Amino acid sequence: MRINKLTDYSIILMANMVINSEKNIHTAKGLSEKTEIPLPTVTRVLKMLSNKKLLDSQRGPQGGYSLIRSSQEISVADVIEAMEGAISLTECSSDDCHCSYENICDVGKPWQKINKAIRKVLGNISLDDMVNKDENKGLLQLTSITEGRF
Amino acid sequence: MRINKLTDYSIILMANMVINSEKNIHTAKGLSEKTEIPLPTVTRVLKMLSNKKLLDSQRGPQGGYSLIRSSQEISVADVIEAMEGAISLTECSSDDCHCSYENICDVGKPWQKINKAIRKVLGNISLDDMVNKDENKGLLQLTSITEGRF
DNA sequence: TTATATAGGACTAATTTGGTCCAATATCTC
DNA sequence: GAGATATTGGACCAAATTAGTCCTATATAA
Repeated sequence: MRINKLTDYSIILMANMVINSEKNIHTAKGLSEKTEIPLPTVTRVLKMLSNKKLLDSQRGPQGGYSLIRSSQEISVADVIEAMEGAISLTECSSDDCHCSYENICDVGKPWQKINKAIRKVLGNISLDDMVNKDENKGLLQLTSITEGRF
Repeated sequence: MRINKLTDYSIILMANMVINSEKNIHTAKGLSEKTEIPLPTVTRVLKMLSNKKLLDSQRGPQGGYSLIRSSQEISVADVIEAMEGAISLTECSSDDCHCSYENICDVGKPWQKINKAIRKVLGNISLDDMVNKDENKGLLQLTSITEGRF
């Protein structure tokens, strides 16, 4: 039950862009040095995020990548979905599941609700939340879940 | 971001034990037939669940497996943890992370909170919730998350 | 024109996972 | 006590996924 390593890198890289937001454009090379993630891997991740429209890209000298929206408006769920597709703990939990077990499967519907809830949790955490040392909006909401008052 | 297939099977198998709770002991062979999961795989999963003390086992004729607690008292989180270890979306989010990126990693603490929240969500869903057609306790709580009133 | 940077895609190595099988042990029943 | 039934433990292989690298092409600023 892990996100892919490349997805993990995505969050780290985008968080790094937020931290160094005095620059508004960031090169793969620069991000690789900051994060110590190997350059070929960084370029691959950034390309994927750019394809999925979470990053803007600019070629040529002075080029690089930048967040397409503000760090408050990009959620962890957005990044996971960009890198891995729909958030779902089981293979068979899209709204219209037609796997071979369908007719004898009793747990499909509950899984759909679980996935929706987890999607919601991750959708409430922004890149900004991942970076700010202070407890802020998104993370405070998590606390209310953790303490069982939901 | 998927649970393992074997974990998926675990839930299906245990849910099946709940559905057929007129029996209080279930053989691997019987469960394999009911669920259409191949017998060698079923035996492997049940062995793991038994080792992790989620199932009781009884050898010999009339033997088989049974839930160690009531279906209301076994959560989806229990099953996932039994099969995969601690629930964590990232490799590096145990309380004391000492990975090589530690000193330059900014997102560790937020991940820990996210994991805790997800653990809580899954801990509130019981095997009983996975089986009952009617909306009941655990799943209703999910709805309150999904609708954003947490 | 040249240097810089992304774009696209192919390729390989490593790891994980799923699935199977076998020999051993326990236990119920006759 | 013999035999059938069922779990136990562990080894093993095949398949799939993932991570990581590399090369060539294209765009663009100076």
